[in-house]
Amino acid sequence: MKNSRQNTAAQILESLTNDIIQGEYSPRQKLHIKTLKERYNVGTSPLREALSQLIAKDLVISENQRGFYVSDISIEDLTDIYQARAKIESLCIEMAIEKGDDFWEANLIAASHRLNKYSKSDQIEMAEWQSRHAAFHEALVVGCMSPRLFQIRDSLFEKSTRYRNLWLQENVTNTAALEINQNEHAALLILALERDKKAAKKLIEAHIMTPVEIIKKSLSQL
Amino acid sequence: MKNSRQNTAAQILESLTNDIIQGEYSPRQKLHIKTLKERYNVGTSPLREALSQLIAKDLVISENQRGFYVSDISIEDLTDIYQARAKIESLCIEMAIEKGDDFWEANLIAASHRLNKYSKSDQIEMAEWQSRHAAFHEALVVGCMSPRLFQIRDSLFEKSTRYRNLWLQENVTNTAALEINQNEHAALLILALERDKKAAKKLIEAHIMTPVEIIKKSLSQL
DNA sequence: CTATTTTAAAATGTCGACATTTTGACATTA
DNA sequence: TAATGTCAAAATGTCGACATTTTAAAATAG
Repeated sequence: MKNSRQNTAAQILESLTNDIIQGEYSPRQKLHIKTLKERYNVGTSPLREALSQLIAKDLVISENQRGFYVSDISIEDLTDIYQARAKIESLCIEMAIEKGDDFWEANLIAASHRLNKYSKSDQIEMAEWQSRHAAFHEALVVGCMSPRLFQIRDSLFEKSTRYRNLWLQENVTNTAALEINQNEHAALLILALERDKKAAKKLIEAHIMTPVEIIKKSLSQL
Repeated sequence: MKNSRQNTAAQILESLTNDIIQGEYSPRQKLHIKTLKERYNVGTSPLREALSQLIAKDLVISENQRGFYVSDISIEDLTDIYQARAKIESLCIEMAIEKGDDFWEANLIAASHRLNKYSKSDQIEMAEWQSRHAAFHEALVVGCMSPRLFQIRDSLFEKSTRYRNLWLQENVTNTAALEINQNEHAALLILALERDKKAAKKLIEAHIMTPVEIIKKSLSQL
């Protein structure tokens, strides 16, 4: 049992990606080849291949002959990423409202229901809630039918998650905020079904930008 | 003189990227490690690192233990890429019109003038024209001030260039088409200066989508 | 003659070694 | 004391060798 259908490079890529996004490594931290080799129990080649892909994903930077570093963070970058995310999501929803059919509507209603029910349940596990939350937003945009836009959306989401995780450590479930959040989701559903592009766009952009100010404050204290 | 300030992997990445975009390798073509090593005169590691980055850029795909292949093309992908490009460019211009200042306007006018003059000159070199053309469109979007959106824009442009090059081989300078093109550029400039977001968005989307139908035909003949 | 199995050749992915470059401590000099 | 120069230790980037897997051709069986 040497390879579980995935090569070493791909495994390391997954681990490293997670570890960076989860904040296991700090921004600007040096990634020593030797240390990583020991930590993940791999040789040079697959490790460097994984790092190469992380460079392309902007999670790692490298200076020639001076090694690899975790990408730096900044308030400007945080703002830019969330702003771009908001605009892309808005764009996807606009196109989805134009193109979405009955099945899109049905799936959207179903996803909304699953999120709704869970949000009102007694004991909320964060992982499950996030899963249903993500599923709702995906059901919303999936109607736009553009693989490339989804890819862009995912990659921006990944980047924003890194910032969010730096903040989440001190952010426990805030029921008041969750309530507002939930109302916005309900409103989004209605606007989508009413095919009100303009209002839906405005709302989703605000919805995504909500955490920015809070993360900003949290970040400027580092 | 071993390294001209760039490591081997980065050099190969550049060469390979160009060769794929320029159509040196065909879609779906297998990239044999051994052949590439000989062709670019490099060892295994830097080559695989370059290939890893190309995977992240969607120009290459790999199947575990079965090697690397140039990404496939398809009419659906062509349409999706251009559609996404049109929407992103439109988004950037919208934001630029909202945020652009006097300097943005001035640079835009200058870039327009450079393109205009060259388009009317007697002898047109394609490389120079493309450079000025790209500069004009960049001057237009640069006002949106979002590094991430630029990055997305560039990456989509790179992908679309690959499709365009597959078509360009049989496409010589068509003066009639160039004239229409030039009129659209003039109109774009005016709409931008008048801050007419709606009209500018509509026009740029059509402008970008123009070549799609032609490339489609050319592609379906393969 | 077709389908399956065997087997050899080719290709991939991983490793450890090595040459080159960078780093940082120590010594030298003004 | 600050600035510069020297040198050893550490780290990076590259290479070629090797083990494993895939491929495809030949051999065997039905």
